[in-house]
Amino acid sequence: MLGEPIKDRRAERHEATRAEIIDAAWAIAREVGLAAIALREVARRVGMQAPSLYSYFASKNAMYDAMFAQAWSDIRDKKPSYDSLPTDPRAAIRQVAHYFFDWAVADPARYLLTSQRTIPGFEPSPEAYQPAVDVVNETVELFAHLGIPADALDLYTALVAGLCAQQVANDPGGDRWKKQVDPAMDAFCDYVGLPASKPRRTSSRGKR
Amino acid sequence: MLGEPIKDRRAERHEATRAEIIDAAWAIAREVGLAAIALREVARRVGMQAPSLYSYFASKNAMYDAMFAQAWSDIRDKKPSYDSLPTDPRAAIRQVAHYFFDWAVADPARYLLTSQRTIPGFEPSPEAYQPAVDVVNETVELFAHLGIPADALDLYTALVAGLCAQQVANDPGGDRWKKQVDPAMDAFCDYVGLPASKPRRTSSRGKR
DNA sequence: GTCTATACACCGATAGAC
DNA sequence: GTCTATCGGTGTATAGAC
Repeated sequence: MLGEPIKDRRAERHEATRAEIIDAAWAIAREVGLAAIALREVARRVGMQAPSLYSYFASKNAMYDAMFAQAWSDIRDKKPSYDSLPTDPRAAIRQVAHYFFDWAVADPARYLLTSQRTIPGFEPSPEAYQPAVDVVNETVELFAHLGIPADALDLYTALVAGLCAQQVANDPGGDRWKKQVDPAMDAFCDYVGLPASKPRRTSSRGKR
Repeated sequence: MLGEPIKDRRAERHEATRAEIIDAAWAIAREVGLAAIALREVARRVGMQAPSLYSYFASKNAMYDAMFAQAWSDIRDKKPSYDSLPTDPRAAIRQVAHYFFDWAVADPARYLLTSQRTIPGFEPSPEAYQPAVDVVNETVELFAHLGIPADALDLYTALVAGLCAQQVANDPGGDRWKKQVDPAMDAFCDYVGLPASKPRRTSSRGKR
């Protein structure tokens, strides 16, 4: 008996092609908009005919689903860990907020897919949604570390989401709402009762 | 000389038909999603053939443009005026925020069109954008009345936008972020230095 | 001016040959 | 797994009836 091969080369190849397709789809989304992705163009860029894509994705929405999962996995795996953050809670929350903000604003199409329900008929599957849940759960853990009440989570996500939404929609390419990230986080920290940073002149900035 | 008729019945009729078309388009958007509006279906509902719509709108995006303008005009004309608001600034800002929030959440398709850049290739024209500018300007005036610094506007809009975005995207039909409207406004008022409401126990909640 | 009829190029998706 | 052929749909242009 030979047993099963350790590596399934066929499956590996399949997965690699899926990734290649997704990359092409993202590139198109950045150029013409998330909702304007044409499967024929995706296929063309990876050297296929359009129907061949259906060997890799059951539908266009299934492709969006994979893109959704990939984007959230990306931010989950790349975002700063608690260990790498400043010890001052206010500085830490600022840094995390800036990380999310910059990530979202850097790719408006990705922001629309991950954070808005903009594609008619597309709803992320539970599996695709899991990385997003992970991100939320890890944010809850971070709050615990920083001494922020867990029930302040929804207010925090609304704050970050709103800054990103306004920047992308009303000042694309600018920094009008990026400048509001620090004030927003300061207001948030005040509200949840975080002690003020040590008065080091650089920690709390500006107003009060 | 007879002069010109006081009313141009033809133009009136034209305008009425345009409004009828827009209403049909909104109805479809609510049923199937903003980006899934099909001109043939719009035409069917108003008793036309699809190409006839081009007598009223130069393109589908021109229809979106008119819808954009109509939605912002609607909120501009319906939102509570300063005179009708509670005299307590904190209660007033809460009420205004709730008004916007409820308006946005009541119609997610409308929210997407007015507050997100979600339709590829659609950018509101300056004329269509004007009512949105009006709303912002009137909010600035309100801030002046309430004693809120004008440069807090961007933080305020981000706050409201974020609450709406999270509610629509992550808890449609629920009230998870509606419950955060009051906390968010309290945090905002604290941050901009608004004096606390009179400790009347009822002053910040209820109709003052 | 308003509308119909027709046509075109494109879309997502499917069937079936190889 | 990939192809060709094709289906019913889309936005939109245009010619012409009334």
